[in-house]
Amino acid sequence: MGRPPCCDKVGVKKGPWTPEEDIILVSYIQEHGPGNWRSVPTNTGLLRCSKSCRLRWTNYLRPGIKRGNFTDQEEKMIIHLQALLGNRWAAIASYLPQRTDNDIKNYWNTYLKKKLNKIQGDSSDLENHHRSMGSNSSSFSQTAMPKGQWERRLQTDIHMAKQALCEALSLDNKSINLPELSSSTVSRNPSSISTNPSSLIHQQVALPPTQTNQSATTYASSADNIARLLPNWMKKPQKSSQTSSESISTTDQTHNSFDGVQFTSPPSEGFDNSLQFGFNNYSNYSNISDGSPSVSPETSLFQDESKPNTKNAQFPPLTFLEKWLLDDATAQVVLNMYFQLLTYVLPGQ
DNA sequence: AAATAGAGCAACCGCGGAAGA
DNA sequence: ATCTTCCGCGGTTGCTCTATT
Repeated sequence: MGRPPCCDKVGVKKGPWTPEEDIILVSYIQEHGPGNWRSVPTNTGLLRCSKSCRLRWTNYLRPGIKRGNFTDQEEKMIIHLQALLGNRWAAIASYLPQRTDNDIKNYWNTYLKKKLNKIQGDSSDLENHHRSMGSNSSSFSQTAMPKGQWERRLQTDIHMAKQALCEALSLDNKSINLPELSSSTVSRNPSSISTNPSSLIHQQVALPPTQTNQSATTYASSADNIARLLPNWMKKPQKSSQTSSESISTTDQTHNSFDGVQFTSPPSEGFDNSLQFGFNNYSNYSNISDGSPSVSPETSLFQDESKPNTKNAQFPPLTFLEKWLLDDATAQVVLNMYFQLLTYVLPGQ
């Protein structure tokens, strides 16, 4: 009956992770893949709770995490999405594939919330702020607006989103066959969107973060530190793939590999730069490559964990759409609509 | 130079839904 | 059908670093 206990609390270590623990954890996940967290402490000998292992992996050790300052675009998206989704950081993080929910949450709590409160103080109330940002369909308007009016507004938003998207994609409306969208579903349950928008983006593996404002004496985390500590992990550097001037700038560039999983510059194939959603810190991004056309188990492992295969998808010109969507005059709902529509437009999604 | 306050961030805690037995 | 555990999420804490006095 039931499953075995998660982890006995006796002898469970707490507090900051050490580089040695990180190495053990990453090595194990490399071999077995993420998941089945319950077995991780047992199999690795780590004196950590399974939850702690999972948290460590998802927030810091997992490939593809971007660290460092948030860009204006990211900040804008967070503000919009927070207004739309509330404090559902995991959902918000799904729109910012390189950011963890914890990072976004911290950023919001330590910076953005204060910033908005300050703005709010300047104006009479937060609604005025949102109106000043052109967010006519914000949650504030939503609550103030009568239900019928709000839903009609949504219908209009949906229609506008469809039109704009079709124009952007140069597609005929008839060929898209968009299913009817329930405005009530969209407006009241934005998380019901089945397709994670981050899945639209090819798997990117961020370089291990560099210590930004942290003291060098602090072991903040990351594979970067692991890489420094564990030269045995490192295979031959991949230089040939560094074709872009935007190649990795860190001094550890030639050491960015995990036992066959090498961190290189972003691929050009099937990856439109515009898909970065305006993340301009491009040099911090890289892609997993095993140096061969095929996908290594390790590579597929990380890909599978992160995003489904989208190689065959024909991506729309997101730069245009992004600007349109992130325009302050554009309702946040339309942003949501856009991602939802993409799930119908893009093949294989 | 020392003390204090504030900011930033990593990690823990508790809860709820999902799923296995 | 029920119990138990796993997993993921959001809120919160507490440590470290930096800036200010």
